Amino acid sequence: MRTQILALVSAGAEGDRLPPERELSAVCGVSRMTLRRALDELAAEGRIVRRQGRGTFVARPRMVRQLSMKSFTEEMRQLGRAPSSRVLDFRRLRANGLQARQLRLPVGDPIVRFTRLRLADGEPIGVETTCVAADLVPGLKEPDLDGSWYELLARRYSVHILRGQSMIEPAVLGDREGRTLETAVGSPAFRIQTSTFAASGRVIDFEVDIYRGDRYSLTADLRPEPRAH
Amino acid sequence: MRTQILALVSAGAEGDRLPPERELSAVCGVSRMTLRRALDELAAEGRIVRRQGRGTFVARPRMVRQLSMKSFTEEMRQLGRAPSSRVLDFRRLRANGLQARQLRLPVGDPIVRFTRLRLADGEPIGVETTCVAADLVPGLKEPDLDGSWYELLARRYSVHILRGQSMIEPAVLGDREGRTLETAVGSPAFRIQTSTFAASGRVIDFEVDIYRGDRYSLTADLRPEPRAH
DNA sequence: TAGTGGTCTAGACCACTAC
DNA sequence: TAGTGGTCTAGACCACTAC
Repeated sequence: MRTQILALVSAGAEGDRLPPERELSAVCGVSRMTLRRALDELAAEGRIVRRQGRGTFVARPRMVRQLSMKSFTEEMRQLGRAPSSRVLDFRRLRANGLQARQLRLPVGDPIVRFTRLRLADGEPIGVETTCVAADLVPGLKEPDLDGSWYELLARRYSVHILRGQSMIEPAVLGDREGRTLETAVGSPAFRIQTSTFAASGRVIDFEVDIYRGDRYSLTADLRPEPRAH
Repeated sequence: MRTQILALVSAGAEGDRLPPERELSAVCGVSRMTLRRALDELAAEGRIVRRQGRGTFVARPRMVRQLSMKSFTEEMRQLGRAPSSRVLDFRRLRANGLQARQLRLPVGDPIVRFTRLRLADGEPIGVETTCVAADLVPGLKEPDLDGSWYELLARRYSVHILRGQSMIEPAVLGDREGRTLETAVGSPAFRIQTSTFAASGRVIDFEVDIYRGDRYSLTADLRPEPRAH
């Protein structure tokens, strides 16, 4: 069945519509539920895109992103895509236990937390949630966040990030995330948690990012660790 | 429903068995298919493990692996786990178009390709497939491959890897991979393609690795790119 | 209103495990 | 043989789209 569907996908051009599920299941001789599991897999691989009420379409090929300190804004520009943001949430809070540990602050210290939807050419690519100590960014307001966060830190606050440490997990998109990213629930995704540091060693911010895996790859350059023996 | 099940998972210790699906679905007041989707999600997150014919169990917490040139063998030792391998496939081939491009060889040149299941404390963690030019590894035989591949290259063949480049994709485990890794189909996974290079710039090998994402995280240290302006 | 994908049900049967 | 998870079916109904 997968082979039959893949033939249709390969034959079609980007954006072409596949036959409706009820028709495909009849053609393949399986129930619709079973057919849908095969389509789930293809959607997870980024080969097809499903739009409720409209149909199932041949997908665009995926992007490749370098695993580096480059900002989303900068990276998308280099890929020739127009980056944009939509702030989904912006609030001033007092650090709870987890946030305090990550930012190396006492519990209860004021922090700013914001969540942004990141888009490339208007297509939702990821959701980034950032926590930062409030005293690092006095006067920060929601409208300031439509561009590069790292550039804003450098230009307005003279805060320069030297390095970061990331933890990367593969994830499967849940309900809410799937809706926000306009992607099928169950699609593969990256979950990247990053801490950034100034030259002084001070923690600057902590981010939790969810990126669509059907549209995205990461690359990394690896060097051997210096050997201790 | 998810909350009810999570309460059971949190209450239980590692290895505890949850109630059978038919019972859980009755308790939650949903059909078994619907309950299974919730369990699929928890399995994908690495919170539970399902064993056909035996039951559903509270899972072990996941490992963290540094994104680096360290070999699987070396890394597992540092994590205090016993690494092992099982060679699933070993053959001498003539490079097809894709392999030739990756290894920068003419099409038809002799290569060696092998696939190994990697285990930590006997638990399947990933499947690694390696391609290498045959003339780099004269006399290589299947039984040579039970330890570190990089160490073998260095010791027996005096081939020293200087750096690597990896492309990382989140994936969802397919049928065959799921069986090999003893994990549910639909679980999150990493798909990592790596090219390695000698100091001379020559390509050494090309690997495609699938790692379980429910047992594994990657970490990376990031430095800003040197700016061109 | 007709057509699409999204979710759910009740039940059947299979594969595997433990006895 | 009884109990477990794994797969599949036929059909219902919902949410959304395009007209």
